[in-house]
Amino acid sequence: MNTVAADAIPLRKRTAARLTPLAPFHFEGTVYKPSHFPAPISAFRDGIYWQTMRLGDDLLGVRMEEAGSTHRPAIDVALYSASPLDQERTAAALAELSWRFDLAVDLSQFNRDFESDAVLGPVIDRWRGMRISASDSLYETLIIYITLQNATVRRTVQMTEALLSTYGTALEFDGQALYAFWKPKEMARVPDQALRDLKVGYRAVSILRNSEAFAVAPHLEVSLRGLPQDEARRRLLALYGVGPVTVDGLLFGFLHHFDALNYMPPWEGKILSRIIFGEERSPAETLEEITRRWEPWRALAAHYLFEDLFWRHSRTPIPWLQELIRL
DNA sequence: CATCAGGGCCCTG
DNA sequence: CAGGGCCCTGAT
Repeated sequence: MNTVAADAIPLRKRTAARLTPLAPFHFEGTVYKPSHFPAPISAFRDGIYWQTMRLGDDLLGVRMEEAGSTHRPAIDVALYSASPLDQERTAAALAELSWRFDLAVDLSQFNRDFESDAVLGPVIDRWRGMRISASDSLYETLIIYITLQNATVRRTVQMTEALLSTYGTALEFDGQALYAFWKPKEMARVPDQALRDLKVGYRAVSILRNSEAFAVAPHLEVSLRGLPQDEARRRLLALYGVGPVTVDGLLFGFLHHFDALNYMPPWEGKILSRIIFGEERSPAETLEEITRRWEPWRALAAHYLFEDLFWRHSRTPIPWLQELIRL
């Protein structure tokens, strides 16, 4: 993105590696989510995906490209860094990517159960092997969710760019200029008013309190990965500013709990009800129908429908969706 | 120009 | 557990 500062840190060292996802695997569907709002932390173009990544004290650039097929999947990975990566850090980065993009998950049950489903079947045909990806850390994902709360797309984009350009670190690698997030500890020291000046409003409190929480509990993220869903839900809800909508998003989007859809937000509800009923229905009714059809894969099913719709919209504009995105 | 509802959540009564 | 308040912005 050209909004990234010109004084970006160059990452000149390159380490090549290969990841082999469990088949079937859909590369583009996994790394590129057309429904996501644009943010200068990742990019996808001509089959190549780039993103930044914090790994301990290291700032990395990641480049991924498909090197296999749906049934014999492989990803060529290049890691960019300022100083050479040793074997240990390379392995840690690859393991982290494997987790975030859920490369080892077995979705065969989901595929089998619903490939003949009237609504979901054709979508699975198009996206077989697509993962729900979490390109960012839990802390970073939470920051994004906070900027989504009670805000329209335009405002979320504005808040994210303001935060990244002020507190992020611009990195330059493989011809890309992208921001890496700040560390929780750094953000925890920022005065409340400085954040409010970026027009994040009352979200400043959530950002600061969670930055503190993650600064003092660096292993929170990893510990949550191993917990049963209800336990992880309790721990996440204990974070300030995490309510029913955000917790669903984190449980599904970050921790890969495929049934974590217990509350239907208004905007998603409008879109999913148009897909499922062909008309707008109430969020409660829409969630009830999704539960009836696709439990215990509710969140994953909704994600497949959502991304498929936005992908089709990007090729042939869908007027009612265009109207909802503009909101 | 004023008012209002958003891609929620917290706090109070 | 219902309802008010919170930041900002574009729509009316």
